[in-house]
Amino acid sequence: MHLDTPVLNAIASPRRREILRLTWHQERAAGDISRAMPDVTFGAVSLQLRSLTAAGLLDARADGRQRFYRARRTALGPLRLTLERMWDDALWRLKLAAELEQTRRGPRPRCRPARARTLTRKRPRS
Amino acid sequence: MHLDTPVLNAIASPRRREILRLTWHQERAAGDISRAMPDVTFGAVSLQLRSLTAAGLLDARADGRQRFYRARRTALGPLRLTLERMWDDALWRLKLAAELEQTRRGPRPRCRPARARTLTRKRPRS
DNA sequence: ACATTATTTTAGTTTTATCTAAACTAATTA
DNA sequence: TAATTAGTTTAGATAAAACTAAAATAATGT
Repeated sequence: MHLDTPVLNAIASPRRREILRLTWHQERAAGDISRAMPDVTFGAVSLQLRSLTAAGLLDARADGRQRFYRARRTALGPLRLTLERMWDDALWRLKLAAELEQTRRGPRPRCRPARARTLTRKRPRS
Repeated sequence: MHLDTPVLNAIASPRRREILRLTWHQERAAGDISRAMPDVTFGAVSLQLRSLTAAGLLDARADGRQRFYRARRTALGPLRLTLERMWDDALWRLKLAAELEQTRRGPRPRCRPARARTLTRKRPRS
């Protein structure tokens, strides 16, 4: 079993663990995952999806304009059961929720996320 | 079994994993550990010893002017066997050595470590 | 008392991670 | 073809981590 530094790093982050939890039993579209984490932007979620995929912990599948992600459960080796047990534990869910708020990095949002901006294209696509 | 974020974070770092390996089967003095990691200063090692102790992954014992550290093997739960297997694997040892050089953070040393400076005390200890 | 040895702590620097905002890409719909 | 929808990517900001150099602490020699 592997468990190299990228994998260990991926699961050390509560944010990425939450994504793994969401995609554990069923695949989910990126937007679906993003909607489940309203405290960060879609862009931030997309980056985490990328790093999890790069670490081999997520499988990605495109369908139309959606991209579906699903946890690669076998890639977690001996941690698989540990994580599953943590997610079944109500106390742990509370702990994770608290961590997700406390361990934020990067700039805090100045205003509301402000999505759904109508955007008239500025430049032609070269 | 616990495996909370501080613990996962601790073992995600190759540097800290190396300290755990060194103190896995026998306790070792801080200086002994530092000498086994010549690419960083004693101060850097001391800080990592502190964070590992804070995460509950090391036990510390003072004897004279030395401080002995020893891995708390049980604190690693299901990762215990995984780490042990990794350390017994010659290929993994090479991989770790490579990572320790590549994944350096912080400022690179400008000159040789320059230890053993004779230092006449500047200020009285108030 | 002073020097030495072992280690920790502090202050400051550099690197990396995580984020936002906005631009971009691509598929779909009107 | 233009607008909408879903998602990624980029540039820039800020926080945290990992380090160094030097000072501080504390036990032990001399």
